[in-house]
This record gives sequence, structure tokens and C-alpha cells, in this order.
Amino acid sequence: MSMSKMNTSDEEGWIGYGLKIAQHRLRLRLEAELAGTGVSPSQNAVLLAIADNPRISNASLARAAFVTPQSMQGMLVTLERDGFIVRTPHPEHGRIIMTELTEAGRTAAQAGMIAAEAVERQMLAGLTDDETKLLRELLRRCADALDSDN
Amino acid sequence: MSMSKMNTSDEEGWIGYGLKIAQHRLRLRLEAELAGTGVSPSQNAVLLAIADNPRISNASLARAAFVTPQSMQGMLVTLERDGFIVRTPHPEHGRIIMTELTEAGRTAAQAGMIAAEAVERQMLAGLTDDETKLLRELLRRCADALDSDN
DNA sequence: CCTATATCAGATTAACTGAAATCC
DNA sequence: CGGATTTCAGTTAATCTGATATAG
Repeated sequence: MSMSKMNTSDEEGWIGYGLKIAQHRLRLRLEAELAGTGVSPSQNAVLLAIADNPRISNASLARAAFVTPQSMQGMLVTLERDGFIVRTPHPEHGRIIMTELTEAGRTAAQAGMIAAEAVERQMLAGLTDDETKLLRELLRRCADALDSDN
Repeated sequence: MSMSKMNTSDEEGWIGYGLKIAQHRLRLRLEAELAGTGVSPSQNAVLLAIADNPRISNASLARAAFVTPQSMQGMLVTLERDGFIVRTPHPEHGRIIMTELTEAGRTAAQAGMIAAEAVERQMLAGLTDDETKLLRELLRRCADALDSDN
């Protein structure tokens, strides 16, 4: 109840706040949905990226996820330790390491895709197709407006 | 360019992805905007909550931010260490510790509010008032659909 | 006794910077 | 030499669970 005073600065009216809440709940739901697979939402995103892009390099994955190569490297070390990926040097291309899914990785990625689809479906359950399309469009325009390079 | 193959599973079409990107850029922009104040976006949110709710307890702050009391306690320890807040036991109410802004905290909170408003304004610069209103509404409906207790 | 609050201890995840080695 | 890639080492922020103590 002391929280009801918290809106004197229109906190609930801020889009940034709505964004945070929606993503927070999305993450929690996906975490729960992924509980059986042994991967976190972040790891799941990496596995799906590799599934879509076999033999991708660490540097490419990092760029795709908007993190530093060092950060992505940390995730790959964990995923390899846990048996979801294998990393083998590129035969011709010197320093590049190819990242590929193991059998366990493919299983996890498939389950992860289904989980992500289920959570997305739940999130959008109350929206019409037009509203979904519009939401996607508005989010893109917000992201574009915040782009550092513009 | 290897990334252009990454959409075979319609990753960009996912609202969850759009949500992630928008919030990621929002956080980066706010981080940059707050650079002078010495607080992170998360810390700024806590300072604004305290500014709106003087003498609030750790437990109340934790509930407002959807984190555990232990997590919030970690943030408060840092904020106290850095001189933005002071915490004094409630004179009458036993175990409760009142959290209040120091002078530096008030300064940071005010700058943080201005920074948050500036970033929000930039994000919404390309949207009409109706579109902004609609976006807020759609985000709320998405968050509601994901609520664990329903 | 039960609930709420605060806090200590320990762990984890995911990010960062800096530095170094290697390849093309 | 320069740019890209990988990786080591260290750090930080922000979360978590578990255990403990105390107040009402």
C-alpha cells in the first residue's frame, strides 16, 4: 500500500517502465518454460542463433547479440562445458573457431524454440493480429529512435 | 552479412526480440545520459523510488522493484557506500531501517529524472500521441497476459 | 508460534575493460 | 603494419538461495 504513493512521478505512464515490466515477465516465463532443458533464456538465444547459423564464429555471434566478444566467449565456454556445443578451429581460416551444436545442443535448441514460441503466444494471446503487427512496428520505431548511430 | 541469414526463423518478427532490442538501446542511452552522475540505470531507478517515497524500507523497495530483499539490500549497500543514501533505524518500529537520500542523492535523483525524461522523449520522438498511448496500452496487455498469477 | 524485516554468506550469470597472441 | 579473431585475467552489477537474528 505504501506503493500506491509511488506514482507521483507517473512512473506507470512511462513507456520505459512498461517495456521493463513486459520484458521482465517474459524472461521469468521463459525461464520457467526452459527449466527442463538446463539452459537460461540468454543461453537459449545463443543456441537458436547457432542453430540458424551453423559454424558461426564467436565474433559474429557477439555482434548479433550486441555484446562484446569477451562476453559471448564466456557464454560459449559455459555452453561447451555443459555439452551443448563443440568448437573446432576452421580448417582453412586461421584463427576462426567454428561453433556447432552437439546432439544435446540440437535437442535443447528445438525444445527452446518450442518454449519461446509458447511464451510469445501467451504474451500475444489478448492481441488481435493487427495489434500484434502494430506493436512490432512501434517497438521497431522506438528502437530506431534510440539508435546511437543516427 | 552472415547475419542476414539469421532470420530463417523470423527472429526479427518476434515481439520478444523487438522488446529486447528496444530495452537494450534504452538502457545504453540512459547509461550514457547518466554518465556524469555516477549511478547506473538500476541505481537511478532505486534513487527515484526513494525520492518519491522517503523513509521507505528495504523490503518495500524490493517489492516495488520485483526483486528479493537480498538483491535490493546489495544495491542499498552500494548506494550508501557511495554516499547517495543514509539508512537509519526506525525510532519506534523495531527492525525497520529507513532509507533516505543524502544531499548528493537528491542531486543525483534530480539529474536522473531529467536524464530518464530525455531518453524517453528521444525514444518516442517519432510517435504521435495516439501511438504512444496505444503502445503503452499494448505493453500493459502483454505484461498482463504473462502474469504468473492468472 | 508465526510473519515480516534485515542482513550475512556464498554462488551465479552476464556483462565490462585491458592485454596479449595469432592470423591474413 | 593494420584489422579481425580468440582468449586470458580481472572486475563489476545485479540477481539468486540459504541461514540467522530480531521485532511485533
